[in-house]
Amino acid sequence: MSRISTELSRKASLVDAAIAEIAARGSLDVTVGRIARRAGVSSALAHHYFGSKDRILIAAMRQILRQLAADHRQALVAAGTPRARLSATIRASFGQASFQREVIVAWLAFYVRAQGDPVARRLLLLYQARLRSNLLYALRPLVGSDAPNLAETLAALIDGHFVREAAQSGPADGAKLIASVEAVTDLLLEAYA
Amino acid sequence: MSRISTELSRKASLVDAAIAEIAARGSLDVTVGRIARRAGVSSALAHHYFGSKDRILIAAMRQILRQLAADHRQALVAAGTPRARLSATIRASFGQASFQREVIVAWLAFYVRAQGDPVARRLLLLYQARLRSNLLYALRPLVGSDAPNLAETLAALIDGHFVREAAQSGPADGAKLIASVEAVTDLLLEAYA
DNA sequence: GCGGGTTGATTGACTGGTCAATCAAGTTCG
DNA sequence: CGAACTTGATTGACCAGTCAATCAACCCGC
Repeated sequence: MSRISTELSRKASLVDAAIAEIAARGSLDVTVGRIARRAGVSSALAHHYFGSKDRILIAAMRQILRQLAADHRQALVAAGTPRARLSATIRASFGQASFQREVIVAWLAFYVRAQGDPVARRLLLLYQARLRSNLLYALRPLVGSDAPNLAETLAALIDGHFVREAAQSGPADGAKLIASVEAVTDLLLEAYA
Repeated sequence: MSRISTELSRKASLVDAAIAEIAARGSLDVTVGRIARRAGVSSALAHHYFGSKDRILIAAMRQILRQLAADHRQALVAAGTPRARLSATIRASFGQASFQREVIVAWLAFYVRAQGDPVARRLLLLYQARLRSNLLYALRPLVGSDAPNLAETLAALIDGHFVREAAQSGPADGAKLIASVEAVTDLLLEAYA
């Protein structure tokens, strides 16, 4: 194995292990030792690569948000009309890649961490700003000056379904939620158009 | 001071201190020592009364949910019509007593804890069931068989605004959110009636 | 092509600190 | 007095982070 890729692949598997461990434990209360063991390395190596536990956790958060962003981007490329952009954003939020228990639980845990960790807060606000921006861009041509209020409502609806899913026991059923949010969106557009 | 009431008042002030400490720290990662110090007693006393740290935290969660339930009950007594019941539920969710940073942050932290703690999960599901039941009871006369779907949507909207508030920096502005949710409710009712 | 030196990868053992929980002793009040 | 109350001190467990040492791959001058 080439030297250069060693560090990157080790870091990647440690981040994956961190996300898995967070999901398994249901909170950010995980130890470096457990993350490292899950990744098949020693805890010392995790420190060697990341410097501190916090950096591992932040890297995990970045990874999750990057995944969410990629999903959104991919869904948006095929959307021609503003209404289609709305659908794409909704579909991406509850899509298979993002809307799985592992990600939802970790996301929720980071929400709590953002209370006291400036870096986590910044990342979280970035996610919110991106979601809001996507919604606004699609809503503006449809409802004009009502766009900000509608964007706030849709964002809350999406986040609310997300967080409620975290409390359910069964597997996540994104399709049903997509249909529900789409229906509400249609009603809101009809009323504000 | 009477001996009998000593235990109750000590317990109450420890629970209050726990909630305050959770809010100050932004997570459930608090120590018995800090809770006890905030309440003006030794950590040993906290253990004496509650037996374990977990019991203190669960008591704090119960206290918060009890507060939420009391707010809802109080708002509902004056509601004569189904639509008024909906308004009461919305108003109670974002009312001053429930919708303050301290409670929101603690509530979010408990959401995470419910992932791994069966007792916390049970309490959280109780809250969700109560909210859902309130909404259903008010919606059934208004929209009939669409009530479950609408209840799910409104619950997600409420929880979503809650959780998004936790990420904001400024003080919580419940009035604006009440107006927003009320407007959406009117639209949904009009469409499904 | 090869041997010695350099560099990164990896580990086990250790440290310093924190914290929940316990205990035994002291205090207060009926 | 004696029972409930309260505390400081202690214990045992856990964990993040450090360190010295080993190991494997690559480089380079000969």
